[in-house]
Amino acid sequence: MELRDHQGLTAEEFIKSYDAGKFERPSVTVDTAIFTITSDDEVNQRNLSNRELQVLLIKRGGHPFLGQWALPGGFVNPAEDIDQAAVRELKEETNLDCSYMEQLYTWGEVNRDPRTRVISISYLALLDSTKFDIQAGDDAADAKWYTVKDTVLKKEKTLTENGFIQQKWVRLELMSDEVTLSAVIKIIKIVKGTTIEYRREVVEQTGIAFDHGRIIQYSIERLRNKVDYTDIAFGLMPQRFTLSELQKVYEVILGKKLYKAQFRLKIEKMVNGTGEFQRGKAHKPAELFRFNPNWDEDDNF
Amino acid sequence: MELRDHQGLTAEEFIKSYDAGKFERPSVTVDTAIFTITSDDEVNQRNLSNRELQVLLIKRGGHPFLGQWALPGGFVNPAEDIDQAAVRELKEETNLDCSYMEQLYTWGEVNRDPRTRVISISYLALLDSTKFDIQAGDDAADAKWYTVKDTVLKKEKTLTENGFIQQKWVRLELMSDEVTLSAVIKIIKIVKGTTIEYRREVVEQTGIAFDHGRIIQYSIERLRNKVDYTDIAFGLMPQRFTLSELQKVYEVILGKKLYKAQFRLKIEKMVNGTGEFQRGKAHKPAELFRFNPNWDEDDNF
DNA sequence: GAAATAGTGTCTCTCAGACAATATGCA
DNA sequence: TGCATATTGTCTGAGAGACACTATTTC
Repeated sequence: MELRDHQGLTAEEFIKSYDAGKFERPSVTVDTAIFTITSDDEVNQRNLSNRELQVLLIKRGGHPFLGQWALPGGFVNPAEDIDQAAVRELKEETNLDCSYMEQLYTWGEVNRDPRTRVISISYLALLDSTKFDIQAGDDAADAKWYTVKDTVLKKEKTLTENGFIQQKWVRLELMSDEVTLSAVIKIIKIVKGTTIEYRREVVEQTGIAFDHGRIIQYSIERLRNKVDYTDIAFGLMPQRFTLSELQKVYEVILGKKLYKAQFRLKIEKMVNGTGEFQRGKAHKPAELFRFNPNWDEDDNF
Repeated sequence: MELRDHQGLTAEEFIKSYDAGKFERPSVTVDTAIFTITSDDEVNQRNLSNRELQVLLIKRGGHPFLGQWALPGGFVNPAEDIDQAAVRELKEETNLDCSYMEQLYTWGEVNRDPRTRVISISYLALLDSTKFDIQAGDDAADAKWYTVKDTVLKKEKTLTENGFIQQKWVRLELMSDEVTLSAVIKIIKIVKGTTIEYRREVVEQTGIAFDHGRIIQYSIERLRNKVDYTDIAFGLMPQRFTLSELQKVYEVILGKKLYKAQFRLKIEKMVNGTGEFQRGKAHKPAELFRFNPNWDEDDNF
């Protein structure tokens, strides 16, 4: 271990003399799109409760984007891992402990933040739908759940010399009891020879801060992709639930109706019956299930 | 647009007075795992050529990890997007233009770099197997292709109160004509209630710098996952190729044999025949195909 | 003709899509 | 009794897994 570099320094000497300030460094934030599903139970005795996918936003109390709505998040501290930073910011701003969290994507265009160069590491988080009480913290003037709706506005495919360009415009609508925020995101896929490239741009945005519209849109896409072949949806469920409730959650995420028989076969091995039954509803009582902690998505591990 | 914050500043005034230096910031690097597949054609007239998956590494010319091998990469400049930074570093260090590139994951543990706090945004890149001539650049003492082999050493599953912990040890071996580097990566999956968490740790590592062993291992996993349902494999193919060559590439990535008939059905719509045929081989000549640029993986767009 | 790979045919089994039939609690 | 949902059954077709057969080139 006595290797010396071209200046004759050993590794230890080098580290001691290393000046971290010699390069200009970007700021780094973590931003978390945390989702839950509304459960307006006990509202209706007869019908199945309506459910919606919701994302949590924080009203900005300072510049830039003062008064607009942003994902909970903030700057990474020097002494904490980035995953820890995401958990801490969420706790500070909303007092929530999520039931699932994964890193989503890192956004690093030069001008995505008007203050200075900011690279944002985004996270996708889920919350058990029975635990969604929020308390806005110090950093945030206000926190609120927004119902999410996304619609594909237009698709376009242009052939080029040795490939094609596909563009897709998606409208994202975020609705609370007070306001509706919206954004249009353009997703671009460029295929040139064997080179493939994806890009995601905010075309217009009202009421949403920074480039958080595209981060939310990308989160939804990830959620939708993963719900099929992982157990990610259980991050949105309470401890005990009926199969119809579970199916409804899948339907809300995927944005389409599923066939009951087929759905039950598919998730059969992921749940365990409890032997207990739902009561007080004006129809045949459904058995309560819980997540089967022994379920193994073989492929993924 | 005359909103004022609690200090009475407008957005414009705020931006002007913003001091980016008031928070301590981490360094940010981009690191790229670029893969290709060897093509030792014309070596054997009779048999199919042997193919291997290779990753490009750079020998470190300075501390830390002097003399060890690292992924090409470096610090992000203040005036460039992170994607651009990845392309630039690859060009500077190896003079390669890759045929596919996607962001992989961002690694942000506090002590992953002995110099200072460094967050690394990693990329997965692929290179057409006929264009893999490298020229080591200024920043790098040496660049070399390493044949990749990974083996699962052990799997363990421990039940806990309300879930389980799965651990998997993977040995990564990187072989060149001169040396063999190796690493053991521990992949941990923690399921607790509905909370799921993945972690990836370097258990031991010889000849590989930083935590690049786990980055390479994760890249391979991503490549393996995507090869099934995307056109990612074509990033490793030359313009024209036979279906057997393509199948061999799939087999090398997946690490298992595939059935010919079934493989051909699967990729039928992704390729176009050229009408031309391979010549000079001691067997029935194979038609040359090219990637069908109109192929559309419907789901992904 | 032998070696070696190219290219096609077919049988089975599983699983998703689609629809139908029966069961049960409460107003 | 009728509404609304729970739960189970079955038909069909697409596709993956597995194996086998024929074709064509060079040595």
